[in-house]
Amino acid sequence: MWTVETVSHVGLEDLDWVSNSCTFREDLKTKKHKHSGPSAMLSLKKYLTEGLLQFTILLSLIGVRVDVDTYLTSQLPPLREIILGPSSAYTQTQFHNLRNTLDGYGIHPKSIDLDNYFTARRLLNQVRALDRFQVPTTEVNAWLVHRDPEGSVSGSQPSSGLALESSSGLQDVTGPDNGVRESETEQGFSEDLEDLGAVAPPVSGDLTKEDIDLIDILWRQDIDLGAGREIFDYSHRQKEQDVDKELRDGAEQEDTWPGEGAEALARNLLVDGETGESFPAQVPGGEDQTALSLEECLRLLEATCPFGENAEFPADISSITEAVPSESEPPGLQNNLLSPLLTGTESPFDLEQQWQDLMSIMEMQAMEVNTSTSEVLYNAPPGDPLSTNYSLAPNTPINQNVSLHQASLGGCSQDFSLFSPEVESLPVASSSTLLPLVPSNSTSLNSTFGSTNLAGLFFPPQLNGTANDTAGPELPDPLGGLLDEAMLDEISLMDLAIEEGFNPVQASQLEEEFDSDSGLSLDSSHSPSSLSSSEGSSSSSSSSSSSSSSSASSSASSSFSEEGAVGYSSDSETLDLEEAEGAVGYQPEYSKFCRMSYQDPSQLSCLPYLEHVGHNHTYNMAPSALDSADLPPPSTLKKGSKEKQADFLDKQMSRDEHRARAMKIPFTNDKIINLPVEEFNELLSKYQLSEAQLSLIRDIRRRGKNKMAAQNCRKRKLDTILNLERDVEDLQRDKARLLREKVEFLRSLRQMKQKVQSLYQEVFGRLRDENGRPYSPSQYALQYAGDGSVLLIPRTLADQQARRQERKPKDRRK
DNA sequence: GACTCGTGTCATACC
DNA sequence: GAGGTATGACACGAG
Repeated sequence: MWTVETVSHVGLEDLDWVSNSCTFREDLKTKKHKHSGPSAMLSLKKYLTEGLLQFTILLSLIGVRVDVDTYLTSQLPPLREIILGPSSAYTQTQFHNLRNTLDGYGIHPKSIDLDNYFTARRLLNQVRALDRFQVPTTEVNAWLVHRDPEGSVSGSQPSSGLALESSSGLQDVTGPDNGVRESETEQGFSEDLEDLGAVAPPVSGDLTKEDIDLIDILWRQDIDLGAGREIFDYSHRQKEQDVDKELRDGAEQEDTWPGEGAEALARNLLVDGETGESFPAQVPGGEDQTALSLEECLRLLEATCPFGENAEFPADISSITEAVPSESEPPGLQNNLLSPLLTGTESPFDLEQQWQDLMSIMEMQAMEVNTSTSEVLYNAPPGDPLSTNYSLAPNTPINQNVSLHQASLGGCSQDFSLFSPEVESLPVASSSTLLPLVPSNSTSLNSTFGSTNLAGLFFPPQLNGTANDTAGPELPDPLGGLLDEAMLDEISLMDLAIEEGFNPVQASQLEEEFDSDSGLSLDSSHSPSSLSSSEGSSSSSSSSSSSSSSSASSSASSSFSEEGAVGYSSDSETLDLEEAEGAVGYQPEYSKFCRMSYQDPSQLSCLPYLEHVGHNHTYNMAPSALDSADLPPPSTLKKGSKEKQADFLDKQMSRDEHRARAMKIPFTNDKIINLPVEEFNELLSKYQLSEAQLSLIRDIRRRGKNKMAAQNCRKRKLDTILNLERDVEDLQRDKARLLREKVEFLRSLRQMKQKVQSLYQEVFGRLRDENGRPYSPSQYALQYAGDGSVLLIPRTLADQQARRQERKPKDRRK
């Protein structure tokens, strides 16, 4: 249902097209009656153009919704089909949709408030875009401007109706972009509005004479911009395409936008050879390159729209990739074709960037990484010095020769952020352009940016050729070598943890946990074997019997190196007990705990980690002795506590103690073991000992010392393991930190390359030869000289130099 | 009953 | 060479 509301969407210019197209279609239908009844047809046209349509225009201007089809379907095909052909995908115009929104309605495109309005809209879009990945919407802008060679303006004046009827003199001149105009940024759009003199209907209901006059004047401005009749000729257009291919890059950057716009429109229009009137090309026809490309755009729209609307990835990515126009198409045309796919600030290059962003995100998702990770990864952080250092002063002069189309070039959308006062107004979405610079699909960027030595900074040489197409093999990312999958995994995980999955508190906790010496050692500290160092130290000060078990229990602690070696030490309590008991030799290592447990089992129960410490290494004792070593019943303890206790202690002695007792060694095993050699020798000299006694004493001393040594050895071994674990954790921490730093560096490097790329494109785009024509990126390239100057050299030379530079590192590696 | 762990002991190497 | 230390290997008990 084609309604006036829809008409109002496409604006007053579109209404011109409506009227013209309608006239043309009517001509087609009434052509057979043309000769028989020209007057009748003329009256019908006049009725349509001057009567109904203009009345509809007026109604639309005042916001009245009128269904035009209801007036026309009886005699004419639907206006939608008349205007747009079978494909009606190009009906909506974002700009006008915006104007029809609540906050956008009522703003005249010539109004000063329009900038504010678009600024507000842009900022709002930025805010809304913060939490999602932006994908171009499917809205298509159609800008059509009627132009009359005689200077008469159609629409509001009766003469326009006559002009419409004049088949020879009538020329339909659209806006700059062949009727399917890209959805530009609101900012750029407002500028374009002013530049193009495009007029949108004043929406206020009071359409005064002054308003109509203003419209008239503005249309005259459009007409004054003038376009030749020949540009609408299809054959002429075909001839031009060849020449265009060579001159496009330069011609588009020249200040010849009116011709360009008309030419662009001409590509989208077919000319009736008989009447000379132009009409929109039938998209499904496929004979027109533009129509084909538009179909591709449609496919691309269909492919990208679901993702943008429902956050779903296209089912077949390759289809989208194929849908992206290849470089084989004329860059200008390509831009024109790409542009409808873009919303907001997206230029063709932005689309490519977004596409790469999409691909990278998918890759990151494949690595279980959130998509926003890549956004964070590639988006310049606020206040990033890199993004600010490269910004030029707001008053940086802009070459007026830079054509409007250049502004629609991929890289130029970023250039605006660098060379225009719109730096601060660059939408956040454009930050997505800080994506991998290696384009999987060649776009106008390559055709204009081309292969240069400087370009080689950003693109592999294979891509720099202008003849490259999208079907080329995937080119290596110059940064790819720096980031292998494993690193990306770790980076991603870290970013995920740091930037995504954890809030600052959690991140700090994670960091603390990561920085702590816990981890595996935490378990050991909780293990019974990891008795506190105090326990170990206390045990070391205890008797030899206790030191064994206690030092063993403290072997897991990391304080070994601080405590030093564990040795036997005299335990006064034990010695006293031994002296009281008249025992000879040193106590078994576990006997102290065993006594403690027997004396007060609750003490041991309070120390569950000591449960398995007190081993009874009495396997050398006779089985009968072992049997008798069982716990005595409490009743027996009551009867003869001292005797029973002595028996119990006797049973708990080690075999060396038993041997010492059996051999009647006159001193304790503790002394035997722990006394220095000199004192030990003195001690031995004091007593008359047999060889068997001396041998036993030496064995006791040897075994005792070896036991301590074994304990220390195990302690050291465990401590070594713990230290190794700690070292591993430290190394992992360092590695993670280095990876984070590497990501930061890569991000900075990418940003710098982006800036250099923009600068390159800007500089190259401004260069003009002696004839004032821009240099072709396919033939020339910029190159940095050693002294810092920039030289314009032939591309072939630049490519050769680039190859040489590539070979040098390889040779060095060899 | 197999297994693990802690411990003591031996043999050996080294200082 | 003796003494001390370190360590691997083994055995044993306990869980």
